[in-house]
Amino acid sequence: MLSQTAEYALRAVLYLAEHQGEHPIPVDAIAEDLSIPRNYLSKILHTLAKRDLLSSSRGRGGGFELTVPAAALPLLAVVEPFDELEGRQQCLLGRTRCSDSSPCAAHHRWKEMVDRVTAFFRETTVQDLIQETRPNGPDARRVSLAVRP
Amino acid sequence: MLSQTAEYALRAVLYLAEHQGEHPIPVDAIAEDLSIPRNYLSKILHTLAKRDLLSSSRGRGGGFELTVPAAALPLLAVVEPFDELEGRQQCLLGRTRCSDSSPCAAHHRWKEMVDRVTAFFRETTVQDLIQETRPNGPDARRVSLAVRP
DNA sequence: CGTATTTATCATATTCGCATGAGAAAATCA
DNA sequence: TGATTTTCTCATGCGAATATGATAAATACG
Repeated sequence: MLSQTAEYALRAVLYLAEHQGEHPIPVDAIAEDLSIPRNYLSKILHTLAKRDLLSSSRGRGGGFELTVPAAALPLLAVVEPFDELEGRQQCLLGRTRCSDSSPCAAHHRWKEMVDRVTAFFRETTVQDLIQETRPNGPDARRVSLAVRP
Repeated sequence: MLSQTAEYALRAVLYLAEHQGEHPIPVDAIAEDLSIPRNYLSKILHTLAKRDLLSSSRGRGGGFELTVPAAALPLLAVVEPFDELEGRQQCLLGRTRCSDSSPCAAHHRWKEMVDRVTAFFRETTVQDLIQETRPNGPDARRVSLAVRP
């Protein structure tokens, strides 16, 4: 669904959101923790910085930071620089006609789903995702108990 | 959404369905009409023939034919040999956990859409698509009239 | 039989996403 | 200033999807 690149971007942004407030985080740390190729990630984050989603700073104590609260950051903004999601081919068959004037039933059903997917990326925020990611929840202990006979 | 290859396959099968009954159709005709690279398409159709969706015959008067009525041919069957649709990554972030045991809200919403997409391919038939494709509809004339001043 | 038609198959080219490596540029700190 | 840390940038490599070209194998037809 997402390209490798966009997935890296999303995971890295999630990581930044989880560590928000703790001063900038260098690429090395993110790359190591998430097992993403370092230089490749560097370029990805640079791209996001150019879009002003992140701020970057060099030298000691430097790294990347979110410029926006996670709750105000839709997934679409993170993914869009890499995977064109909105302008995507509407027709399954790649034909240009069959879009508006002669819309087939299948086309309608298809378009409905495409719209649904882009709506998901537009309306889900980074915050929505990190809340679930670390639910070190009330049952962390219960699990280990359950495992023992 | 679909790979180029799968899209070619789908368009070619649609073409065959539209011309069903008119004896086998050679690759050349399909390739030319649909602007698909000839030899590439040849391989694609061969793959579909191996799956028994099409029958192929060589020599004069040969070509490819559907072996199944279009109404009994789900899009999934056409697309599956090229794009693995059903076994696809479930989690947006590519992590293996976060799937069943600790399912996040986003994951649920996401999975719902993935399921919807595969259902579309499973339940929509080739027939469903060709009915709309050539609606030489009641307003074919009305258009040309509207154009003139 | 020989020729034309058509699929089947192989070898190779092109393109692009993904990845690596090395160094330049900027910032910090002693 | 010089050393270190970090981003920035360029050059290159690699593999898979996409595409091309040439030839073999099968079939039909005169």
